Amino acid sequence: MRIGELAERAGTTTRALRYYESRGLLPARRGGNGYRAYDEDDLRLLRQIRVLQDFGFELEETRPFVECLRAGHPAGDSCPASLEVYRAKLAELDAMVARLSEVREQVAAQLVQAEAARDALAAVDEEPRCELARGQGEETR
Amino acid sequence: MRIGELAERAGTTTRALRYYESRGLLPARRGGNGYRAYDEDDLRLLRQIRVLQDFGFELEETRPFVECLRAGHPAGDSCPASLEVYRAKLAELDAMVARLSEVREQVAAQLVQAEAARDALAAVDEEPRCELARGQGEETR
DNA sequence: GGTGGCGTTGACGCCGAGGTGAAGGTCTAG
DNA sequence: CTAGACCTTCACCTCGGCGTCAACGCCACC
Repeated sequence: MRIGELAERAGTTTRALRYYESRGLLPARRGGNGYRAYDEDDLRLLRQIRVLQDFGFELEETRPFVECLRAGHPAGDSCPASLEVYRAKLAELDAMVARLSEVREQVAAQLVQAEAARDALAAVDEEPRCELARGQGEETR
Repeated sequence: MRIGELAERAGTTTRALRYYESRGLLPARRGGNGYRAYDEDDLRLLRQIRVLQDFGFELEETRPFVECLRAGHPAGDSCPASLEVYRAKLAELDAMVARLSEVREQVAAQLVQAEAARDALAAVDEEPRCELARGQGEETR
């Protein structure tokens, strides 16, 4: 299998495959013409990389999984090093969710406050029809 | 006030200030010697930028707030454009939290499954002491 | 008048995961 | 024989928000 076919079957691009190779993640044998030659095992490794990438793992974080597969294990996450990456990623995801949630609440609070301030100003502009409020309304200008 | 003092008072760097100016976000007047000259209003603008940056807003997203302040409004979020940015950011944050939470659950599930598979293999390796289990244990190899 | 500490512009570096394009080699079908 | 579909390497571009020089100007103090 050549690079174009592998890329298509894994739903990625030839450029990505060459990049993975440059990172030492997915080395390729070469045919007599210099073309890269891949087999079904390479497809499995590549699919493992893609799944983790879709999860947001960095390329380096997929390395233990790839090496685990290459060592002959049935799954990329059969090795302790892969489990450690899972655990680290879980902690990282939890931290990110916590941080983003906190920011979300602060932004929401800012929005509520800013809208209240806007409405208060609008009320002051429209209020002066009322005889009692007029005096105070003018004073706040 | 010169650039170094402003940077220090806002807890940032001179490099950041020159960058903001290059983006047209925080233009500076110049003294006779070519030095940038800032006043207290600039400090307010800068603080607004910093707060939003700490929230994870992109520089471009802080622009409406800065222009709002420069237009003389009491707060950076007194203008409709700023409120729109708040709302867009809230939606963005919600989407990110949702996506990350989903990924978190998938990774957690993968971890649980991988640990179970590992434990199952370990059990097979240690089990054969039991007479009844030995026959089955050997077969699974 | 020299030294140190500010300021100035400009240009390149960084991070990750490739995209894009040039210039060329190879293979295959018509 | 030639078109075009594939492959090769090399090298620069992208995005955001600056960091880090380099080489120079300006100003105060001793």
